[in-house]
Amino acid sequence: MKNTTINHILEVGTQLISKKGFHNVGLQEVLQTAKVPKGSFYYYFKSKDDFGLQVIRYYSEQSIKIFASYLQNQALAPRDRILSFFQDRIAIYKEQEFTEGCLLGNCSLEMSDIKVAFADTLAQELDRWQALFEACIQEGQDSGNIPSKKEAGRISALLLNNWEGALLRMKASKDGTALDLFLEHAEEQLS
Amino acid sequence: MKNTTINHILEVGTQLISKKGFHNVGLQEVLQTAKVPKGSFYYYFKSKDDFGLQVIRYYSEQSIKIFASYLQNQALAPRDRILSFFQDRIAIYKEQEFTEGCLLGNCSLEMSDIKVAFADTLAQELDRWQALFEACIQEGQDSGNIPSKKEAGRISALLLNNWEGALLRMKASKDGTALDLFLEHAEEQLS
DNA sequence: ATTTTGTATTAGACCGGTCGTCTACAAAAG
DNA sequence: CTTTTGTAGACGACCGGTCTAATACAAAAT
Repeated sequence: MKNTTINHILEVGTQLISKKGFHNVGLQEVLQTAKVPKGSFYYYFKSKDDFGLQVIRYYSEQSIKIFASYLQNQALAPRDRILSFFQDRIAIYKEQEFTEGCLLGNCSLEMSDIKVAFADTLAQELDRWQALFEACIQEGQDSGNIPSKKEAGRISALLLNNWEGALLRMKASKDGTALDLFLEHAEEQLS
Repeated sequence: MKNTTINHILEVGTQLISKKGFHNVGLQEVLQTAKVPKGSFYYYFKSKDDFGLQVIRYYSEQSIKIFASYLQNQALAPRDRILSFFQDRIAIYKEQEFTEGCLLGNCSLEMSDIKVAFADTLAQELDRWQALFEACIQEGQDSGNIPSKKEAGRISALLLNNWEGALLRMKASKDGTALDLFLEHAEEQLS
């Protein structure tokens, strides 16, 4: 049962940290929304940092499943897989009134300079994300579906970084213009 | 003397919050590095939030001076003003080993969902930044120095958002590839 | 059926730090 | 001399992450 409890705590932690950030969420809040007694925390995790790192990996893993469901969907052309992914994300952000954004992005700015372990895992997970996009772009270039001659690795890095930038601007301005602009620009980059 | 003390506190606050984030910096740390007693702090600021908002405005103001020194420099063509600005920023980030990034970007992700007052001022200051770039781009388009037919407002938004995204990736990966990629891409956007 | 053993789980205390208030005092201005 | 402006830091109430000692409980042994 230990593992299911851990996963439940991680799920709750993901939600809370997405909304409020790592430093702004206390163990108390995590544990009582997860309905786990306070004393148990250090039975499941060796520290709050350990917990945070596991939340990051957990969130990344969940996200990768979503990415794959789009980017490896053989029913669509590679270019459309990517664009429909972003279109759907944008719709979600509009529904939730431009909150949360990306936990990896949020933690990248909040934690990378403070704890190397965070920078390391964040960089690693972002690289995994980028690789998924890169493979899809490469596939599109090979088949002629994506005409751009720029290296797939660079296009994928630009897409990911620009997307994080758009989410940042979205969170501050609480509107969708940055997202719409990103999408329009992404369409050009994949042409 | 009121103004010099306030500015000193804001300067120290800017430094600390740039490096560690808002929630990860306590009043105690601010006060003892600024060598100002607590009693003075609450004489000048009505709360930590008030302090944070003023730090954001202070940082933005300082940044705008730097922007203007590049973007309104009549000795260079508009396109070169923009590119040299980013080139110089990149050099600085490489020197300081890819830390800190942009206080406005950092606070945008950390604070926007938690306190509306932060989202408001952050959005406002980011808009001011964008307007400076927009004016320079417009000037370049009018003179033919920047051939792109895309609206200056959109180009400037893309540049700013993509720049913040590049800084985010830089902080996590602790290397300059995201910055170099951004610059290369910016050169294309201004062609 | 009862006791023993060993592990899974939790209660609760700990200490340090959080922000903010308040009172006393010094310095400067009028 | 009085009032304003700013300094000084103790204090309170609370919350942070952490840890140890105690419990709950299941399986094994008697």
